[in-house]
Parts: sequence; structure tokens; C-alpha cells
Amino acid sequence: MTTEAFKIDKINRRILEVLQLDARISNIALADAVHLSPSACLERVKKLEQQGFITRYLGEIAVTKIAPLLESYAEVTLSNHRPEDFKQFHAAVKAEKAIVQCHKVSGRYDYLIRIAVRDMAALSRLTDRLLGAGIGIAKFTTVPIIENPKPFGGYPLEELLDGA
Amino acid sequence: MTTEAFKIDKINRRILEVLQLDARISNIALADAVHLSPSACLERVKKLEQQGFITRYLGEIAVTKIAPLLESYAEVTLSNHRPEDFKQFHAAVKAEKAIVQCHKVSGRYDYLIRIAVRDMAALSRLTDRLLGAGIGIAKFTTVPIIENPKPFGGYPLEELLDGA
DNA sequence: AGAATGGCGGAATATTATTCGGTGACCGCA
DNA sequence: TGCGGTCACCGAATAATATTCCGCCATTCT
Repeated sequence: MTTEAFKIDKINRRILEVLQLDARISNIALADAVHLSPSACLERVKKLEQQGFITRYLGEIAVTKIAPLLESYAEVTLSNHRPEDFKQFHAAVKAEKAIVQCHKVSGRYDYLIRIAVRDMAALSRLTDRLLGAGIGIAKFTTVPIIENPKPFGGYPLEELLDGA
Repeated sequence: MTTEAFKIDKINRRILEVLQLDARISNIALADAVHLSPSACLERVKKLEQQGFITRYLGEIAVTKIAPLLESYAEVTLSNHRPEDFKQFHAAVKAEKAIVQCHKVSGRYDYLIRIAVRDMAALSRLTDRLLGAGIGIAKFTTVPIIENPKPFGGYPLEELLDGA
């Protein structure tokens, strides 16, 4: 046998649900939450990590408490849509630390990127730099974030798995 | 003095930078990375948590490996902009598990929300439900995510703090 | 200078993670 | 139906880590 198809049963789903929102829970507490012994629970978690079902553990930082922060999205449209145009843009995006995330989307624009800078001046400098970098950006519309009424609350695994 | 202004020195910045992308690093390894003894390091981490500089630890799940997933953004415009209209919308958003995140923004629309459902049919049902819920949505434009060229890579704390 | 404060390192202890058999349920197959 | 074989589990033993505690500077304030 080669790579085994993995089974996401009810227990693994529960484990993922918990870890998704509390990555640093102790294995003992997690085991308790899913009604398993610590050893059995740990075995499952390790397997979930190794097989790539859990990719990373992230710490959420209250950036606004330590520094000025203007977070915003930007809608990006490229001038051309050849494979090399996309590649070029991807490379530029990855190199830019202020661009903290990038989605390729389907709709009125090609990409939706998330930007973290100190203030409008820095945002302005960034857009100028991107537009002047010759990476084929035809249109660049920034959408500043004012407030976050609902912070990320995890994926609804039950619905996605069972098919709500 | 009551609540002490907290100092984010170089070491704390480093701690945050590390934890941001590797929340489950052991305290010993973290201490090593920031050139502190485990006890001193732990003391700082605890303080950062207590004072709210670290808000949560999240596990990143490869949802697409375990279930069908259509993730998308949606641009939302409300019909009216009275305080109660916003409140009503916020409440609806929080109650909807498929809406995993919600930003209030400044631009052509009022909100940018992130949605996780199984497929187009589910997305369609969701939009119908939201539009029919009488929560004052005037316009609702979905923007499906095709690809993620740059996953979240953490905030550029150095730039934000030192002022790039 | 002297005392108070705060952060540090290192040792001791408590808690947790990890390893390691042993067991029972389930499955395929004769 | 009975016989391995496999797999996931549990519980105990061990290893590693987290956490506490205390004494020690360095800085600051008086």
C-alpha cells in the first residue's frame, strides 16, 4: 500500500474543531474534550499534522496595541492574463512584506490582497511602488478596513463535512 | 499608577514574530530563539498573553483535504446606515456559521465578508437566505476565491513598529 | 551612596508529552 | 465458524517541558 486515504471521523473532526480555535490546548485537555486517552489523542494529532490536515499553528497578535496599523484590502486587476503575468505578480506579492495575504479571485478583479501598513502615507507609497514596478497592474483599488465585527471564527467543519 | 504601559522591546517583538507563525513552539525553543532563559522567556509570553498582545492561538486546517470547500468573499452594501442597521447586520453575521469573518470597510461597499460553504449551490442558498432575511442588505456581490498565491505570512512587525 | 524595582538565570518541582507493551474489536478469508 | 492480521485504544513508565522560586545584578530614584 502507498499513501492511505485518511478517515476524518467524528473524533478527528472534533479535534480539528478544537485546535482550530485553541492551538495551544494541552494534549491532556484535548484528550478529555474528545473523550480519548492522552496517548490515543496524541497519536491522532500527530497523524493529522503529518498528513497535512493541520498545516500550521498561528498566534494572533493585537497589532493595534503595539503599533499604528492601517489594514486594508486591495482589488487588483492585471493588464494581461498570460501565465507569465500571473507568475510575475505572484512573485512580487510574495516579496512584499506589507502584503500579508493574497487571493486570486473570480469577479470584477483578478486578485484580492490584504495589506498591513502604518498609515495612509505608507499605503500610498506602497501603491505607487507597486504601480511603478512594471508588474502589469492595470487597476489597483484600496479598501481600508474600518472595523472587524466578526473575527475569524474557524471553519464550520460539521456543515462542510456533513453537507448542511 | 494603575495599568502600566507595556514595553514592546526588541525581545518582545521577536517573541511575537515567532509565535505569530509558530504558535506551538516549545518555550525552550522559543527562549533559545530570542536568547533568553526559559524562565525569563515564559514570563514574557505570559505577560504578553495577559495584557492582550497575544489574543489567541489558531490551528490552520487544510479544509480542502477533508471536505468540499468553496471559499469566497462577498461585498455587502446596506440599504440604510443608521446605527441599528449596522447592529442588525452584525448580529446576523455572527449567527451565520458559514460567514467565517466580517470586515467593515470604506469604499464602494460597506462590508467585506468571508464565506465558507461546500459549493455554489450552498452559496446560492446562503445569499438567498441573507437577502430574504430582512436585514437591510441592498447589494450582495460574491467574489469566489480561486487560489491562494500567498497564505497569511504574519504581520511585518518590524516595519510597523519602527516605521518603515 | 543606599534602597527599591524589575528583569534575569538557574535549580527544584509539577505537569505534560511521548513511548511502549498489552488488549479487544473488527475484518477478510479459509 | 474459527483463525490470523490489523488497527485503535488504554494505562503505565519514562522523557521532556512548563512552571515556580529564589538569589543576583543593573537601573533608577531618593
